[in-house]
Amino acid sequence: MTLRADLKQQSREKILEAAGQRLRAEGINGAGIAAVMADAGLTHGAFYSHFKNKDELAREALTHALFDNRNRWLGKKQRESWGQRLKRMAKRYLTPAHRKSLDDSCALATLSSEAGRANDEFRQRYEQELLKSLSGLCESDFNSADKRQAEEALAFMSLIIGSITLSRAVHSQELSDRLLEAGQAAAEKLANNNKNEQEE
Amino acid sequence: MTLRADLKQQSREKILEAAGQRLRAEGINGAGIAAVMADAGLTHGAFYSHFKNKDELAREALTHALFDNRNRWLGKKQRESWGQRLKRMAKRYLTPAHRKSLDDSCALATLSSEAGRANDEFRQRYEQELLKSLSGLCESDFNSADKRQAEEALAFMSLIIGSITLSRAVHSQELSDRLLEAGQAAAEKLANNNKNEQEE
DNA sequence: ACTTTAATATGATTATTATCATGCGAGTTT
DNA sequence: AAACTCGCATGATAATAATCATATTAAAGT
Repeated sequence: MTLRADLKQQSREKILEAAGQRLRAEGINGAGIAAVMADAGLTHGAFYSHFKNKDELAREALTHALFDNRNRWLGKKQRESWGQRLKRMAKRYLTPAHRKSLDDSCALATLSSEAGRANDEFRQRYEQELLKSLSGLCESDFNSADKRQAEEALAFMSLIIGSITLSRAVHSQELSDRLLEAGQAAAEKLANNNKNEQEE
Repeated sequence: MTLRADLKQQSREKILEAAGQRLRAEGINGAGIAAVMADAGLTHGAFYSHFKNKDELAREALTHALFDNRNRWLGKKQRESWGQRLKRMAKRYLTPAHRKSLDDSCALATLSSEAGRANDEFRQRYEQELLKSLSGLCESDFNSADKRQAEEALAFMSLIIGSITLSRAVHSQELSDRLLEAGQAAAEKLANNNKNEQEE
């Protein structure tokens, strides 16, 4: 039971990859089964030997879409102040390139408002993924981070997700660019200078 | 041509009201014509004597949904520092009540991520509405606001829209509450204390 | 009063989509 | 090698939804 299982695993990967792209580019509704399967080089009938239904696919695709990408935004942890860290992350996240490449972007942002209307299972998964990102952001784990830093991390995520989302929602490029820049400028301000960070 | 036109106007209002609610509660796709018309007490056939198509309805419903509500969040302009103003607005916007009442909430937030995938016309309208809100937020008009305040206003909108959106997207109430509180706490920090606001 | 107009209702059409049923054929097992 | 499994393809089904065609009826114009 090797070749067979391996091929199936490969198919599953392809489906998840395709679903992850559709999910981000067209939303939960846009990630239709037939379209996803076609992208994956398969036909719709094969779907149900991989996933129970569309909802399950959406959840798995969400996780899959965030798996690689998280590190792309977070990068390696460096020795830097908390404020510098927030600034650096925002600079990396709030770029025209990220704004543009919808199907390869941060799924937490592209699905943010839809997630609020999704069912419990999906929101549970969304939360789980958000917590992973928060842990990557904080100096320690999110749960064990000090209270103040955890709070600032939450506001930071809201800020950058809000910024990139709005930058996509508007029509004029000028306003869109300003939203990205404003988000970057604001990010640093969120850090409380209470600890060891008076390095102006 | 009075009674007739008046009745039609009333119907249009009812349709827009219903569409505005569906739009916010279920998204652009969720605001189906049959459902909206039923909510409005009409049948689907009557739709096309009011609107060209579903897209036009979505745009008009967006504007309609924001017309009353904007003042609900902005309130009267008071004599207060810019920082205080941001704090007060955030406190008003980031509440459990607002989070919960989806169909009566701020449409800029509920549609934020979907708008990024919408067509040009819709994004244009979204931008127009966002600008109106920004003008209500700034001390003067958004366009004539000083550069720094305008930038802070943009970040502020990103922050509060991101906060309420994420608070809806997660599953646990505890995390959701923390997101609202973190957004409130962060709002004040965005204001630059350069002018006349050292009132701590 | 009679005709015309137009808002609404009913019904039809077409497209899309999720899911299921069935069959095939390449691996896998015995 | 024969029997069997199961991933995949094809086709069917049923539900939903946007849009259009036609009918009805009450208001508006003459």
